[in-house]
Amino acid sequence: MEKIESREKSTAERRALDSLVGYNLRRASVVMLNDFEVEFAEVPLRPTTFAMLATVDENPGISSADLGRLLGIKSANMAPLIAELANRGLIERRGHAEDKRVQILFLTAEARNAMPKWRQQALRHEERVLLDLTRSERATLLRLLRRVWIGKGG
Amino acid sequence: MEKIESREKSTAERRALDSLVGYNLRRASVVMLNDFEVEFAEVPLRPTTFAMLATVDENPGISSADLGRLLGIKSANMAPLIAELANRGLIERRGHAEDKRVQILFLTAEARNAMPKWRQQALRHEERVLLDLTRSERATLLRLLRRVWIGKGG
DNA sequence: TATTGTTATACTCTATAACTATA
DNA sequence: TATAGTTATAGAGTATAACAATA
Repeated sequence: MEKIESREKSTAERRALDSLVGYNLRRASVVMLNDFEVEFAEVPLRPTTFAMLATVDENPGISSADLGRLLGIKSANMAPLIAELANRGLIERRGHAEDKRVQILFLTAEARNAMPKWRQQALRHEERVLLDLTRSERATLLRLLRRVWIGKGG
Repeated sequence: MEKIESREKSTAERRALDSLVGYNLRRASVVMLNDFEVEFAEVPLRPTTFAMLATVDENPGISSADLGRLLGIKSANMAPLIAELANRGLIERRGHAEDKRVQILFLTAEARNAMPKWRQQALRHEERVLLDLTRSERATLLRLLRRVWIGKGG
């Protein structure tokens, strides 16, 4: 079937949404999420669980609460995520020596060994999506994005 | 209680995630979504429904299928959204003159009258979140974001 | 055969509320 | 009183599968 009329006018008539940062952020975010899934198709890691593992890897012994604060995840939502990664043998929970409320987190040997490969996959995924942007443009984009969210308790 | 050790090292040790565009996109997007909710607290519009109304306003007579394609929403997900806006008296569905499968969309008088105010609210919301960015920086951010998602079928 | 629009369904992310154990 | 962690629950966005009507 032929395109109907409204389709042809789209470019000229979408100005309002096009100039909204929030709308374009969401669209760009969806593209990144979709490609992340492609890259990690055989590895059962989502962006959130990858971010958790990477952060625990870089902060061994971090508490669940601090991990949640760093990543902007509420503690009620952290619990099942932590449990999932623990059940899958990727992170280990231990009690804090001084504060009995706190559980501190470590990667298992298996996860620690796999992290370099997973990090490379994440970089390959970013490289693929951002192919059209120069290094300088990517740095600019990163800097501006960080200024949007940093310090706003996302 | 005192901060535990891991918290203090965060700035130095979060390099990997900090340099991932996808992660920062998601964090920035969450900040925008949260502030959108604040701005539209008394108006029952979410980013998605606002985008739909704005697009129908600018493309009166657009079909559901084309609206979904423009906004990156699958037709299975469009159906309940369209139904919600129609039930609330904000959009009107009519049959297409030549193609009986197609339903074309229009804003009701009520929605058309309210759109200028809602658009202003959206701009006020963006202004508030992006206060720290200059006009030039906002334009750069918009341009780079569009280059991330345009043409990638988000 | 392909497209439009719909229903049903499932998963992820996010949110609030209520609870316990501890500080 | 406040914090850490958990459980239960709900809302929103996105996904696939299957379907009827039409092209």
